[in-house]
Amino acid sequence: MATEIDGRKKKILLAVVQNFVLTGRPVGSGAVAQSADVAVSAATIRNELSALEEMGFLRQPHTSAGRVPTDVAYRYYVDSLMEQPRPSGRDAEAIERLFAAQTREIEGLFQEASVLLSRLTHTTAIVFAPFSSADAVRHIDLVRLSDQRVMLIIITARGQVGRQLLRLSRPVTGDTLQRVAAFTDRVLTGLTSDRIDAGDLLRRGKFGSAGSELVRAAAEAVVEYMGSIEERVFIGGTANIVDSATPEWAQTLLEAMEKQYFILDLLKDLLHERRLTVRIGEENRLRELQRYSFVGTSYPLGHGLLGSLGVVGPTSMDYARTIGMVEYMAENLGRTMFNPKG
Amino acid sequence: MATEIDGRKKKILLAVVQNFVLTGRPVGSGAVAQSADVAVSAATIRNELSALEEMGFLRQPHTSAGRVPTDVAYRYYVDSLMEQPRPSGRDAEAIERLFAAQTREIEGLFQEASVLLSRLTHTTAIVFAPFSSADAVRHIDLVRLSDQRVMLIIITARGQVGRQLLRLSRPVTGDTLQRVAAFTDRVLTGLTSDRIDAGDLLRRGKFGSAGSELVRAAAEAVVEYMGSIEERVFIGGTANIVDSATPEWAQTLLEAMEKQYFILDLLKDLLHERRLTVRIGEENRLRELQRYSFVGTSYPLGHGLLGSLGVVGPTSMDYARTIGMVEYMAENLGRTMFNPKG
DNA sequence: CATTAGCAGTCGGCCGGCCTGAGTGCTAAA
DNA sequence: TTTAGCACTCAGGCCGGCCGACTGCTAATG
Repeated sequence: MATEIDGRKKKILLAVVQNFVLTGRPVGSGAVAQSADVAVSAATIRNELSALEEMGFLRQPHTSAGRVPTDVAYRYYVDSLMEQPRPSGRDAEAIERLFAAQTREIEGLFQEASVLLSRLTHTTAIVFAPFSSADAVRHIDLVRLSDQRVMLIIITARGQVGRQLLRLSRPVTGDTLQRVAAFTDRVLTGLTSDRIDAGDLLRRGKFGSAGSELVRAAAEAVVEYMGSIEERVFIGGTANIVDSATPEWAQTLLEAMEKQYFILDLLKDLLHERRLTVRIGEENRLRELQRYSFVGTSYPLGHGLLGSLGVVGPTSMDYARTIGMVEYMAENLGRTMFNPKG
Repeated sequence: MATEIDGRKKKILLAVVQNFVLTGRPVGSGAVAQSADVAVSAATIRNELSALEEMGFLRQPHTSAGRVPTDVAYRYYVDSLMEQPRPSGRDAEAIERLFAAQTREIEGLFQEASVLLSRLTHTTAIVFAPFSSADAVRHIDLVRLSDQRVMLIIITARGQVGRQLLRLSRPVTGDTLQRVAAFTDRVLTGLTSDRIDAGDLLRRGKFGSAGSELVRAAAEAVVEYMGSIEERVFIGGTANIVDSATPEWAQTLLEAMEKQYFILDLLKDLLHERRLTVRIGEENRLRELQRYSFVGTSYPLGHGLLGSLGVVGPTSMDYARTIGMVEYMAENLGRTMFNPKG
């Protein structure tokens, strides 16, 4: 029993993986004999397949069926077998076109990036943009919604924007609102959240009882916002989940995708290192993902921050193509949001 | 052949609809005899069922099966048969809890509203918030991303916030950026988009070539943003699509849900009138929706604007419960975003 | 001694027939 | 007009047989 994986086994394994990715059906010795560039008979290939099965690379759905690659085989394929192409001309062009405009609305750009990536790879794409608000206040604004409702708008030094709804226990006049807005903007601008103190603010400005309540509420909302990390997630191509698995798995995954913690757990590892990550089947920590594969990487957002993006698809996806696409998208997105060289 | 729908037929039709909504399987004369409060035998009910079928309210999947309600039956049920309950204690409470907090991040509130609504109704919920930016500028800010990339932040008088990415053909210094930011903020504040003119701006402020380019780009981006309507859509419970239909329909609907125009077409009618709308099966204009039903209404956003929200579910949904839920959610959301009485 | 042809064996998928049970429509009596 | 009774229909589950794809084993081969 061969325990080393020699050249011929490599070729055969490669053929099995490629064939299965293409057709989705178990591949038999005959098919391998045709497609692999090894000049041996089907019988010999059967022996090799049998050996590869014993080594854990292949699996038979049932006795008289062909072979299906295991997670281990995909892992080996990704690490040692595949050649990774740059995205083809059309695909690269589609991505570049997305980033070509001179002026661009930010949310829309991220959303379209996720949709495009999903379409190009026939998977579900996730673009994750964490914006740390732990930063200095740059501008504060208050907008009146009704007598007792006020919207607070915060802009941070790095350009994050937050909107909080404030509810007051008594009505506040437009005049008071304006004075409080001007006051908080003047006093809080330049401060980081640890240096904001509602009590201190109330001592420095004099307002009526309604005004004071507003000052306090505003200060608290600012501190709350600055202490949080705004995490925007853009998901595209959820429909692709449905035909990559049985309805039950699809439903489980769809449900999970709506959960913040799930996306976080999926993408947070990537935020620490700028490196492509492939997690195949059971390599995924998240149970809902263990029937799928994940391909992701990170991209620079500026201010030393990293965002991350990736796709979720069937374990039998075309890894080479998908990886190329994910990397190219990350490159372009990073270059658009942040370009150290200008 | 009876062509009028008399009292007994009403009771029987009601029983069929309720039974089918509950079990999902065709209901036969026996089941109706048990559940409807009519004291007649199954044989009589068979005659009535047959009549109701001829009138277009019922359908037989095959000869020896029970009856299934048609879209017409659901329509009649919604219009004349059902009694609409207020949401039950627990459900009402769950909704109220969502709106209880004194301070609330706005995007998060909408997102959670859609998720909660979908969970309570076992459907897919959509919350649509159109924010018209056709308004006056309240504040302009410029944030430097890199030498040639700048983020423009606009706040409008109504509290809308837009972020646009500007790409410049030559580097701009931090100093110039600050001067341009202060200048545009001062000059543009209070203006509506029709009164903003890049050429005029350039005449009123003197900047180097890079600065001038920035002024022009900023002015154009402001005009562009103010001319657009920012439409935020929050979708919750997409997973519920999967088990309410076959995989193919589910996939089609999921795909459609990601399209902006689809959501728009679905919800824009509601923006003109404050009224509950129910569209059953083929009553829907959108082809992708003709196997589903839609229940939606609008809610006030303040400043005379209306938003809308609704759910998409199987035609055999529990209309009474769903309608109650949608209305209660709209009521609460409207009261939170905008309360004329304070 | 690796390779190969040949062959028997396995097993999923498909087709047709059979049976069951739920539910119908019709008819004749109340 | 209502009802009991009865013959009829048909989807769905079950069984058995056939087909075809593919395997593992064995014996022959260069």
